[in-house]
Amino acid sequence: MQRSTDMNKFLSSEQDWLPSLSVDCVIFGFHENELKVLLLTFRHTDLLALPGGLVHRQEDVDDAAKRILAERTGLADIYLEQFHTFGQLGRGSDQFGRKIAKANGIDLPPDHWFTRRFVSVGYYALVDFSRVIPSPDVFSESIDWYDVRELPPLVLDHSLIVQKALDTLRLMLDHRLIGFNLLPEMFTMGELQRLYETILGKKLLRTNFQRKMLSLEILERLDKKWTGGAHKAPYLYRFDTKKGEEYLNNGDLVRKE
Amino acid sequence: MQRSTDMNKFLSSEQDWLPSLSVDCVIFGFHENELKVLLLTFRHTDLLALPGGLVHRQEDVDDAAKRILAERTGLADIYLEQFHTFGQLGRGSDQFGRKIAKANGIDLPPDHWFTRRFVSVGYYALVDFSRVIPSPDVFSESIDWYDVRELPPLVLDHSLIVQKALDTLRLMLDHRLIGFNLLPEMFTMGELQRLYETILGKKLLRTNFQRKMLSLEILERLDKKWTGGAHKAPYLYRFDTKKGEEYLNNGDLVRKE
DNA sequence: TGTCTATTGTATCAAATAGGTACAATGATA
DNA sequence: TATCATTGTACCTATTTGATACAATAGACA
Repeated sequence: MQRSTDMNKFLSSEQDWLPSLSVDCVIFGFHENELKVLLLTFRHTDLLALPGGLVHRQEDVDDAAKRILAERTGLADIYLEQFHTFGQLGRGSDQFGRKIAKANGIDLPPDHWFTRRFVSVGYYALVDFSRVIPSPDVFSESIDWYDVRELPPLVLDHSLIVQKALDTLRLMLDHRLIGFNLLPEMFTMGELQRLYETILGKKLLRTNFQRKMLSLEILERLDKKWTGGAHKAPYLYRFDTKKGEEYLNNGDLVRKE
Repeated sequence: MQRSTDMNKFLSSEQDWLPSLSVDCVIFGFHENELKVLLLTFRHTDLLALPGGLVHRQEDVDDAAKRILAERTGLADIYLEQFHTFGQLGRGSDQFGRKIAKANGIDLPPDHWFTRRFVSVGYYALVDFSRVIPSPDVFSESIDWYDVRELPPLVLDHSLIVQKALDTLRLMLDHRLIGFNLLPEMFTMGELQRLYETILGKKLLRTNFQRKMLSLEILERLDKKWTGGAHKAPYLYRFDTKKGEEYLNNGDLVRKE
């Protein structure tokens, strides 16, 4: 069977990878007013995990994350940022690699490299939900979006990883103006507000939110209007990357003196 | 010679350590209105580097950082935080390990483990300058404080690591109320302000700084006064850890809903 | 002892920002 | 054409921040 061949090939590829190190990606998407993350289900189990992978011996860790992201989403040029490295002893204690292999009928020998300890570098990615085409990896039979607010239990310390990614996303939302990466190129102020409310987990006052966003002067108002419901048509906006960067540079960060 | 014995012992200790992974510590101190970092000088070279080390196979990465910190400063219970992991290919390209060994008369065989690629987890530490007793490691002949504003060139990507640590420190200074870790237990408002000004790299208005700090209600004003120059004696303050935590929890971080 | 000086603690302005309410405009629907 | 939900903006108020003023005080010095 092709799957099993791929898996065996991977399990005997120790020499390809940097030992001890892995990468895990928390891929955030926004859909129907829910903040979602992409999760894999390991084949022949009901175990859920973050998309992850290893680092080639001659590859930047950042590039490994990009590669993994591209493989799982079909997208290049995604907003991606490292947020924390998870190096606790307990995190892979129960021979996790062996369990996954076993579920696929493969008995790994004692001390097989894949059963050893891994320290994992966590990245979070912000993607336009509608552009993602999720595809599973060698170990997984499916990959799907899950609402961040009601995540089922995940393998290893992956729940902790998601939580830390979310904490970082909240902290950086305004500080780096990254929310727009979760929306399509054009969006209404209402859509942007619902995104903010979902991420921050609290309601915002519409009028003040609008004033604040416009005062930043980072949005390009498109003359076109929306065609939809029985009410006044909102403007469409586009995030102006150039103005956004200017704002961040002028802002509060003092670099050189 | 004892040194050479220690070094050889280390160089043949591959089995003790998690492969591919190292830890680097940016240890900040505050002295004479300068923000300083601890740097090592490698023996028989003029190469400067951050204190660092490897991770035992059965050791949390955080614990490894604590251990390294304790060895270099003589202090336990230091404010320590991971801030970034450095995984660029170029960062150890020029066989750095071989160069260091060579300077001490040791020729490492080709592909010796110590010459291979390492990905490094960066931590920054905030210490009370006056309590630190710096002590060099096996590879270094001295360890000293250097003003962050005028750092000499460092080995590998260590300059970048310091810069990123400093960026993180600035960003987190108010957000996590961590500045106090750089001061002795008791301090005047003036000392605190000079610390802030040094870290942020800009002047602050004295009266507003004082109002702001007092309004946080995280400082305990000690009835004692200072005895020094020809002017009104300032109060001494102590950071109230308990109130500090309350403030951070109530503040703006929304955890659970 | 009394005056001088540098610094500290606090009060008090004004300006900018954030929270909240009011209301006209408008695009479908009936 | 009237209705309705939603949008864009104006405006008022409360809070925070920026800037100035000034009294209090601990030594230095005459």
